[in-house]
Amino acid sequence: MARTTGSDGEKTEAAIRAAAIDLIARHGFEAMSMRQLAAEVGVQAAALYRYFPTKQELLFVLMLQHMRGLQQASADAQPVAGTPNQRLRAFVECHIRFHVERRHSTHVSNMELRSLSKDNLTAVLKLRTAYEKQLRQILRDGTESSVFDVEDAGLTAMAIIQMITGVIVWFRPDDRLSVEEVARSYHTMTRRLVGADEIQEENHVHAVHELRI
Amino acid sequence: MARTTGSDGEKTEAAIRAAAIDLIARHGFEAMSMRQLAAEVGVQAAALYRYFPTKQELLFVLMLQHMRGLQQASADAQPVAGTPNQRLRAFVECHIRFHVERRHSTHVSNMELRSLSKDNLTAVLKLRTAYEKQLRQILRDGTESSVFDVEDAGLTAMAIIQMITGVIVWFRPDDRLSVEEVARSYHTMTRRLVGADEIQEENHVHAVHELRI
DNA sequence: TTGTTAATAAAACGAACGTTCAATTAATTC
DNA sequence: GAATTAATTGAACGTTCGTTTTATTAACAA
Repeated sequence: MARTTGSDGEKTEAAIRAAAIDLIARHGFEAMSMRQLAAEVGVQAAALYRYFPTKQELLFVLMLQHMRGLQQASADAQPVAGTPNQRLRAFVECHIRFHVERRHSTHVSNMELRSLSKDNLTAVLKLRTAYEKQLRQILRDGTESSVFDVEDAGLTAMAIIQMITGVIVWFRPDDRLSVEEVARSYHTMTRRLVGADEIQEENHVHAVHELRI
Repeated sequence: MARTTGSDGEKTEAAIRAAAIDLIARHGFEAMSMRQLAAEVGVQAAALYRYFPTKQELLFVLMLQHMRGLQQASADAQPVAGTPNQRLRAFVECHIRFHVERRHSTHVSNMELRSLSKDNLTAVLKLRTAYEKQLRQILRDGTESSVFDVEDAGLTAMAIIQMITGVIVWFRPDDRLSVEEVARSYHTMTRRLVGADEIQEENHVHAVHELRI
């Protein structure tokens, strides 16, 4: 046999990406074989190489896609000229929503960094660092204008990111809590963590809330 | 060749464990081959099977060792009849010290869960859950006696654990901050996160401090 | 309809994998 | 010093890996 009826390059590539994210998230990149991936897509292993030259390149593409999506979502969620409190809220809640909605993709991007080649790792880390820089800037701005009380912006940013990314470790879509409830809870904890001014905070929450609805 | 001069079973086993932790942490369990591990130890691959019947069993033993060490360290650090604030401080600082001092071992235990067989995973998760239960209890006790203000003890416990375990992702021993400084910073953030009473807290910090020196 | 291109199958490549087995030597015991 | 046990080697097992090559068919354009 050869080309099958109804075969379509775009659909096949999309199916490969989706199946790869699923398999890598569940079993790990090294543990997933190209034959296993091909079987999941419903195709022979050789067909995968029409779309991705190597297994390594496939992983790299998936991670780039994830990081760009995160950057985009974050940029879209940020208020144009928000206060530090508004920006922090937007960052935290967007981060949690994005990661919960793309659990598998997030798992791949967080757990498989060591499977990247040196150059590809550098490229992905560059995007990641740029993303994290946003949070550091929010913390610094808030501290400067005295709405936050943060000792070390770098350390605090890392602590917050670890905390809010960790949601995907325990959260399941059919949990007793909804994504929105979780996002709100984590935002509350984050606010406390940065020593956000309580009264000012309430105003900001409402302001942002109104903007969103 | 066969048995080498100066060969000693106990030393070889210890060397295998140490090398395995190092290699798995750096490259991942699936990516580490038994031949690679053997080479690191300075031995042939077949020799490994004198100490561990399978690669899977090796991983399992390493994780059990890690979890038991963590349980022990945590138990040793807990004050016999401490206040929630004292217990929280002991838990957080002990956790950070332990994880920073055993970065590689922690990496293995956190990242390679999916490489465990079903039964082995169950056993390791049981230990992990028991450990996390301690923190939930501290949060509940503190909330009950109104020294903490925690909405959801389960969710907050997970958030704290993710945050304080995340230290190993960015912390390096030769960093600008010492382990003790980091532990203190994270404890401060944790206190804020659980809404710990400020004045009472100061007293507790000093009390614990005096106990320790 | 014919020629071209896109998409895939089928088979094969050498290399590496976890693991086993028999042989061999060092250390220990009697 | 002989017998036994502990520790290890070296070679081999069958399997699976990522990848390449070649042939074959579907879809499409002229």
